[in-house]
Amino acid sequence: MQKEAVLKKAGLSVTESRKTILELFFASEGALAHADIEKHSSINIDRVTVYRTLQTFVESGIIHQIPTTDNTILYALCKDSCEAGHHQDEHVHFICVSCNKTNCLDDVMVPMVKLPKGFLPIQTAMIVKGTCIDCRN
Amino acid sequence: MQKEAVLKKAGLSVTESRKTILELFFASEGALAHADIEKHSSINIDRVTVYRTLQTFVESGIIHQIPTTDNTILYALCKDSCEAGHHQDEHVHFICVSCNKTNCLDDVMVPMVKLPKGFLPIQTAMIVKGTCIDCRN
DNA sequence: AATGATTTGCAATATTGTTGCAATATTTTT
DNA sequence: AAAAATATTGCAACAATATTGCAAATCATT
Repeated sequence: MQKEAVLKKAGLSVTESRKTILELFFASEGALAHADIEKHSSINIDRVTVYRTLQTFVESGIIHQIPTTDNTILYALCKDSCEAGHHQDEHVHFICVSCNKTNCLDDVMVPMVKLPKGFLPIQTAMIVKGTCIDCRN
Repeated sequence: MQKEAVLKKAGLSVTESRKTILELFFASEGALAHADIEKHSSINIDRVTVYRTLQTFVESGIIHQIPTTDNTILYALCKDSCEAGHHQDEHVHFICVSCNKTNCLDDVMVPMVKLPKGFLPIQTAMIVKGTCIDCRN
């Protein structure tokens, strides 16, 4: 089973909660917020477990975080190529202002920028807001 | 007085709270979080007022928001060229992992990226984490 | 100075995030 | 396959953060 393989590969115990949450990510088109998961009708997992599962998944490189300006963090599945721990979000994230879904544009890499003297970059994030392909009428 | 001019230009009433908070932004090197303002020893403004002031400032184009992955939003002064409302963050933000200050790199523009067919960009944000010039060596 | 409009602070409430710990489930060892 | 060791879960309590209504205070306009 796909989910179990992902968990095992990450060195995590295979539990019901983790399989359920991972399933949600597989089934979801865009990124998910903590609230999306917690409020999802089909699951009945304690809030605390959701917090801890998301944190574990981030640390294991299964999902990554996407910063937003509305006091929530979004989470999305990582590509296989992602390495746990020292993870770099090198692809662009697109948030649709119409349907509100967040897409990982896996094929669009974050471009390098030339920083002023003395600034050393470690990680770069790029978030584009606009209208996604499904919402262009 | 500088502060009053900014407020008047934005069409806002000139109040003590607003002047104080604006002063903090002028005095601060980096961006500020709500908590930074609320906990600042020298001010004594109700939490609710801080929330409402920040929101008002964002809507008036006096400050802009910077998304982060730690469940806080940072706020920083806008350049004069910023227009209220339909505001575009077109400069890069730099968050130092050492001193934790956030700098607006006003001279570093967010580069254009080529999006997949059907995706229409409206606004783009770019956040670089790394070591700032004050924290090198 | 008086009026009207806006802003502030308080109180109450809602939402979101964290911690310790006992019970449960999973993995490993025998 | 059962026992021991390890890891995860859920509850409860708590802490921190955010929102709303409303009366009092402040600000802008006359």
